[in-house]
Amino acid sequence: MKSQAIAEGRKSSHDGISASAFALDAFLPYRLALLSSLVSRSIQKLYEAEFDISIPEWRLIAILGSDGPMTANEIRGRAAMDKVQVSRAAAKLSKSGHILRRTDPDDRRKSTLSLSETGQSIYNHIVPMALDREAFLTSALTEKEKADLIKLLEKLTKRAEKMTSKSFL
Amino acid sequence: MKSQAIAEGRKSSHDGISASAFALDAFLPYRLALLSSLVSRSIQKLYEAEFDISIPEWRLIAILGSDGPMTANEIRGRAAMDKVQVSRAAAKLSKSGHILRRTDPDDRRKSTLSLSETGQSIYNHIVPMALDREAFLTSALTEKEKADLIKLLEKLTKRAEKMTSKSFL
DNA sequence: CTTAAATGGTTTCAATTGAAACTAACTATC
DNA sequence: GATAGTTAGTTTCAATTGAAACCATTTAAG
Repeated sequence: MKSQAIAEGRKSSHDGISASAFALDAFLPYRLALLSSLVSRSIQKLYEAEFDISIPEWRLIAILGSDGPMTANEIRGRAAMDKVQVSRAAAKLSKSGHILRRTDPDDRRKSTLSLSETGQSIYNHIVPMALDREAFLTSALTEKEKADLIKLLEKLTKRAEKMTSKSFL
Repeated sequence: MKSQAIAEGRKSSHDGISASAFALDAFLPYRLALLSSLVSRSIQKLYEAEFDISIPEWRLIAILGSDGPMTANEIRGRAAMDKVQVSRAAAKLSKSGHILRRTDPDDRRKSTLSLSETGQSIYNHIVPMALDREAFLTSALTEKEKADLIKLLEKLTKRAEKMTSKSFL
């Protein structure tokens, strides 16, 4: 069956690769997904157990805590979340009293979100924990490796953004 | 408010860090989640458009195609999926006719899954596409950087596994 | 044998997510 | 100042996911 590739009508630049040689566990998207899901799950459980908040809620708290009050739309840009995610996270945080909304009198569609007392307290406690987790995660890396990692992730993210936008089919 | 840290009763090894200096977009778990979600979304849309399969289904096809027929439980180990995910993906692929199930006569709880004709055809077509995407993603990296990346991901994944298992709270 | 425990896999239920539709408020144009 | 088009944010609906309970079968223990 030496002409299976022809019979199957391939047209990729990887036509020549024997499909049987493919290894899922060496496939970068799979590795990234696996690593990311392990990390996220661990962090998510921590936040949930300690503060009863989800990851999207954590992102809002992190942004509002470090950059100060801003609107949902501004958060959307900074946290790479879509407006639905932001809206839902804000609704929960508002209900649980961790953020406050102040409608902008100049444009009543907008409202400025800010941390409440309890929100600020969560921020103060959660940031050191988050940093501890990150430190644990990277504790097997040298300083140079950490620097390399940041650079690599930056490059990959740029490519990934290109891949996502504009039909790439 | 110079003793806020004391007032807030911190106890982490990152106590000294000013919480306001925290930057979400420099936080590794966030970066990983962002990159992974961009990559996954892009690939997911490709698979969906071309073959009408989801990412979990793709994983089964990839494993069965490269490693040959095996049971759900064996797939679970190789693809880092839990048994529910495998069961659901197998159910869909079975319904769409891309895999076949053969109950093990020696242990009727198990069944061996294998690619059908159409499943094999999808495998043959999808692997080159997947590799193309991966190549695009890493095309901004030198060979050395690619090698570094693999090594880094491996180290991080090992740490992440430790972080997930065994209460780390 | 008979019961208890373990294993392979499926189902169920609630919570989360994604995409599209929607509402309200504002801006620009005529 | 009416109308059309934008923008900010919310809601809705279906699909996906996670966790626990469940079923069927096999293995182990008495």
